[in-house]
Amino acid sequence: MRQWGLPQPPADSPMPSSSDVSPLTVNRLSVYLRCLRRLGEEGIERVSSQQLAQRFQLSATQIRKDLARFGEFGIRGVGYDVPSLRARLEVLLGLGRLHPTVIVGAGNIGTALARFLGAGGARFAIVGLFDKDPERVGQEIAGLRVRPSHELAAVVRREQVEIGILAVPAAAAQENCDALVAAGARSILNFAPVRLAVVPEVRVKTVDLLISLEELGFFLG
Amino acid sequence: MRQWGLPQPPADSPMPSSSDVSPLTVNRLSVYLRCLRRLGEEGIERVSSQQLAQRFQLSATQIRKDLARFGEFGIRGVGYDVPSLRARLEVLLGLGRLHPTVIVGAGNIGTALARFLGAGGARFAIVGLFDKDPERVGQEIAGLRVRPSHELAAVVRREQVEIGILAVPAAAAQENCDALVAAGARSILNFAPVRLAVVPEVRVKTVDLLISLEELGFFLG
DNA sequence: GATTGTGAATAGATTCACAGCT
DNA sequence: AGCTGTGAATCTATTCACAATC
Repeated sequence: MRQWGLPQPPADSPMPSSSDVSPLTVNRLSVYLRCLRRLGEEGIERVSSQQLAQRFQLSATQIRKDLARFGEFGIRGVGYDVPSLRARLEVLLGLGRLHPTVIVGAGNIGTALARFLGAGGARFAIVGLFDKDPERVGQEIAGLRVRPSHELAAVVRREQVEIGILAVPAAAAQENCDALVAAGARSILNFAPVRLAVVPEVRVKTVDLLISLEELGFFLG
Repeated sequence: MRQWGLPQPPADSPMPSSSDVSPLTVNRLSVYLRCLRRLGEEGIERVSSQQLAQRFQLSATQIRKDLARFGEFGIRGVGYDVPSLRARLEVLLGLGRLHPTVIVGAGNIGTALARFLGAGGARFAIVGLFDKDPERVGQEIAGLRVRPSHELAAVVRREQVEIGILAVPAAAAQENCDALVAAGARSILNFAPVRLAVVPEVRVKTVDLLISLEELGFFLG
């Protein structure tokens, strides 16, 4: 009988390098991880793609395809082991280690994020919270002292920051993005309503609230 | 010479009903609108798909395809008229009229949204901000008095609310979603990290910060 | 008997290449 | 000459259907 937990690469095809996996797939992996955590909390140890799909409104085939892309995670005729699959997804998603992260902009959104990420068991370590406004500098938010923006580059370099979260007004987004990238950040999570220009090695993910609302607006007619 | 601004349906194909347009396309329309507003502010009156694409890192062909889906918006050999195209996109995206909207949850994210939407020229009228916590009820945020959650259904019904924004903890999301839908909301913008179950007529858009971060984490390896 | 993993089939989205206006 | 609008071609993603496995 085969054991759980031993990474088992797929028969012949090579492990896909992260750059040839689509963001759509990655998002789904993230969703699956959520679902597995939930099942884990409920003490459920085994689950089939069918059950996962029904419970969380997903597609069973797609779950299997997505997972099979990265190895043989399940056992035929049986299903998936919840704890071990969860652990493997966490590693896959880079959650095995802490990612040093900074938040630029201590306004409403920046504050919300600092509290949200500071609290939970998130694997993203906030090592700096910055703002340009002297009023805000020095304030304490979620256990972090707000630092002046001119210290940004130094902190990013010193702490080997990987992810920069931009929660600044649209007009300031590109310049702060440039500063982050110049100092070594490799990923940007952008809440400003602008399309950022970056070199191709840097990955940008923009979360635009107005665009989300406008999408809903369209379908309301 | 043809005039700008007169809606001109495509030659033979019928105007697509909103339900057979993909959310991907709608998001891009929203992006185009952003870009046009920006150009408008700069006093630019005419633009070609090529120019738009270069300036905002989009695909010229895709811009044309997307726009052509809804009518003949440009003039061959010339390009697009910025103000009129902007106006037409606004109508298309349902921004011609105000959408009554409520925010459920007056924590960090709810507050950030209330301020953000209360301020700008957004076409989404926040007609209510709700929270369960008696501490928060009665507080004033962005000119709105926080109301107790038990008033939610009545307000949604009375104000004909179309969009409900869920900024509550994961555990409370589904029940509040159900309340919104039962009272008549047709679209939900969900910030809670759960997959909501709804009847098919209701459109849900989930914005999940952790999933966005995990996507970046994956590509960091 | 049940369920995974996967090649083949389908559906969907993007890009190409050019006809058709201005 | 320049640019839009669009059918055809390509690329990508999802679903089907079933062989392999437990």
